[in-house]
Amino acid sequence: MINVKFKDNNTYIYGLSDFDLPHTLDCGQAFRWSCDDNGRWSGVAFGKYLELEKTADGTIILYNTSKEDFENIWCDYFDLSRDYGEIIKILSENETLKKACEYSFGIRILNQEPFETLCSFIISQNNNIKRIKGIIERLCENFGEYKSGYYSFPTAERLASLTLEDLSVLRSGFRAKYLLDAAKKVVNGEVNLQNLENLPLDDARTELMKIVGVGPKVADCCLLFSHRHTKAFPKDVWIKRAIEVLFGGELPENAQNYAGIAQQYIFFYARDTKLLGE
DNA sequence: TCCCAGGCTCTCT
DNA sequence: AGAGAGCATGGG
Repeated sequence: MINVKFKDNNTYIYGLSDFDLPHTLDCGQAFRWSCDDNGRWSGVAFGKYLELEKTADGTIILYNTSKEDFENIWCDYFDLSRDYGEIIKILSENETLKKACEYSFGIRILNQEPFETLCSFIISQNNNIKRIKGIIERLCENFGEYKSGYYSFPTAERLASLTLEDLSVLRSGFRAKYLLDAAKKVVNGEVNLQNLENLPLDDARTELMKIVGVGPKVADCCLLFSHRHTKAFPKDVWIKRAIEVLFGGELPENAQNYAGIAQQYIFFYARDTKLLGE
C-alpha cells in the first residue's frame, strides 16, 4: 500500500510498486517529459509543470507540489490507484506475456488530458518520436499559454481560431489540417471528449473517428491514454508484427480484459528488444 | 539518393 | 471491403 507525505512543499510517495519513470514517461504514450543527467524528470500536464524523481530506496518525490495538486491531478495522472501487480499477475498466466511484463516493468498507463492526447496522436501518424516531440513543443510554444518558464498545451478554442497558415510554424506537414478539424469539432460540440469514457468502446471509437485524420489506431490511443478504456488496443505496425510473431495473430484470452495495458507492455518489449527483426 | 516513421484519406476495383 | 498510392517533413 502506498503512503503519501507532504513536506517542504514536496510530495513523497512511499511503498509504490510498479512505477518506473523512464519506462512510463518514455514509452511513447506521452511526449512532453524529459530527463536530466541526474535522473530527474520534468514535464507539463494539465497546465502544470512538474519535476519528479525516484530515489535509490524507491521513494517517488514530486517537487514543488502541493497536496491539492497531488490529489487533484498527479495521483490520477499517474494512475496511482490502479493495482498493476494484480493485472500483471493475470497477464503472466501466459508465458510470453510474462516475459513482456518483466521486461517492461513499471509501465503505468497515464491518464492524460483528452485534447492534448488527441492532438499528440494525430501528430504521431506516419511520424517518428523525435519529430513528434518537436512538433508538439512548437505547438505549445506558439499557441499555448506562457506560465513562468513553461507553456501549457493549447486549448481547443485557441487552435480552432487559427488558420492553416498559422500552423505552418509547426512544420507538421499534412497533419495540420487534421489538427484544425479536431479543434473545430471539439469546440462546436460535434465531438464530445468529456463523455467518451462513459461510452462503450466501439461507440467511443466511432465518435473520435468523426475527425478527419483520426482512424482506429489514433482513436484507440486516445481512448487508452486519456479516457480510461483499458480494453482499447492501438494497433500500430509494431504491435501487428508482434502479435503475429508472438501469438500467431491473436492476443491471448487471459489478456482480453486488459488488452490496452498488455499492448503497452508488448509494444515496449517488442520494439526495445528488436525481437521481431528489422 | 532512397527509405522510413506508433496511419489515414482517397481512389479504384 | 480490400488494396495501393500519396501525403509533409526530417533523420539515418
